[in-house]
Amino acid sequence: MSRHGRTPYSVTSLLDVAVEVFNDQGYDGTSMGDLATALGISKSSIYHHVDSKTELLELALDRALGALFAVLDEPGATQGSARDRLEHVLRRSVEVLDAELAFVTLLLRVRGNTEVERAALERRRDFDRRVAGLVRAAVEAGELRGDLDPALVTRLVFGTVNSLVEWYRPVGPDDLRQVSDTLVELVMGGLAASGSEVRAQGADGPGVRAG
Amino acid sequence: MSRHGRTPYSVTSLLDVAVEVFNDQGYDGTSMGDLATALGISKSSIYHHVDSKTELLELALDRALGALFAVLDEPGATQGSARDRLEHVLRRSVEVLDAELAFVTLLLRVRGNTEVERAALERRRDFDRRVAGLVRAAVEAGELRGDLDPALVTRLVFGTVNSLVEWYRPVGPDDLRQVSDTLVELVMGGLAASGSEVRAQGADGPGVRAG
DNA sequence: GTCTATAAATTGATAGAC
DNA sequence: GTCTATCAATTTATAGAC
Repeated sequence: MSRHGRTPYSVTSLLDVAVEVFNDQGYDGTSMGDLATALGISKSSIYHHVDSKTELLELALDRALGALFAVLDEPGATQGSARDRLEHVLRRSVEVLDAELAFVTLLLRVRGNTEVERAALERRRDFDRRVAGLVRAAVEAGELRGDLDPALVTRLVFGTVNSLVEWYRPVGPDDLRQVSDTLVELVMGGLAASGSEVRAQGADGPGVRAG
Repeated sequence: MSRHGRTPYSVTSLLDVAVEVFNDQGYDGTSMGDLATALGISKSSIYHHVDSKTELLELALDRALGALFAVLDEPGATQGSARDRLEHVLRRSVEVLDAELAFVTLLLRVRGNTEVERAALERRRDFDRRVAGLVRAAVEAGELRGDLDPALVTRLVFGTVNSLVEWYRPVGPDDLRQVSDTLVELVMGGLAASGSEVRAQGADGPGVRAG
């Protein structure tokens, strides 16, 4: 404890608080004054730890991106059948989202308004491209159905994963497992009762541009 | 044309431009000056059409919510089997998202920071509850598999739908159809090649709290 | 590592002319 | 319906003491 009666902040512990506030109020909706209040220190004290509000964002986004990319280099993502590798990345992405929920939430809300945000968006696109490659490989290996466009399927599936940040708040030790199991079941097996056919027509067609 | 050389704005046409800018830069990240620049008029001219920046947000959110709730009252959502009603709501939600993309995008990014935003979030929760009721009814009728939690499935499926706003930008007339077909196929039938089993374990367990 | 005080710029909104 | 000019409040960031 310092003589001010509280454990002094490190960049890391300060960032934990800041990211929570950013997620609550939005990055743009959060002033340095808001952060100071949440931290219980003065505005100018924040500048002892970081140079700017932007640097806080950059540190937070780096942490989220680092955790996500690490998944792609795990043995489970580089060895085995394409389908098993895809399922590994799916499941581990949900786990990273659970372990770094606030940081990933912030990452997924970035809009590309500043240079830092654009750099983060570009790294996210890299991640998506690598996952799309896995889906394509699994389709080509006959391990996933071949009548759906791999790029579109990748977007939809990771849209499902990413949407977790909008509501997932783990309370019990089994919550993560229930969510990742249900998500994998849904993505792989679908929702229809076994025996009932799916009536939608084939979905091959022209590509759809992602903005 | 007015004597200033441009068709004068109505509240509606002004709102169209404003919502685009809000989505580009974020609502909080957009100043009235930014809007004035995008509109090609002065800041104070905006105040001739609306009383405040907040009113612009409120009008936009009302439009998105109105379009979504209208789907729930369509014949296809109130008649027929629970599964058909669910599929109707799914497909039509994607169509509303396509038709009102900018407005729905703005709605889905609302964080609940102000009274207007909190009211919009509450109406969104109403929508989710009504859809969850459809899923539950379909499960109870044996029209959807019964081993997945209906509330969790609803969140995941509408997470998939809502994630479309992050990348869906229709260019051709068939884009909407490809996306809604693929989405329904994926949700109902899953990704696994027919004949290959899904290996994830059962997903029943304790509930997960939504924040 | 934290503080008070303050600078310089930007913000949402208003007044009043045309 | 739009403009210029302006206000009061807030914003990010800095200076300098302890």
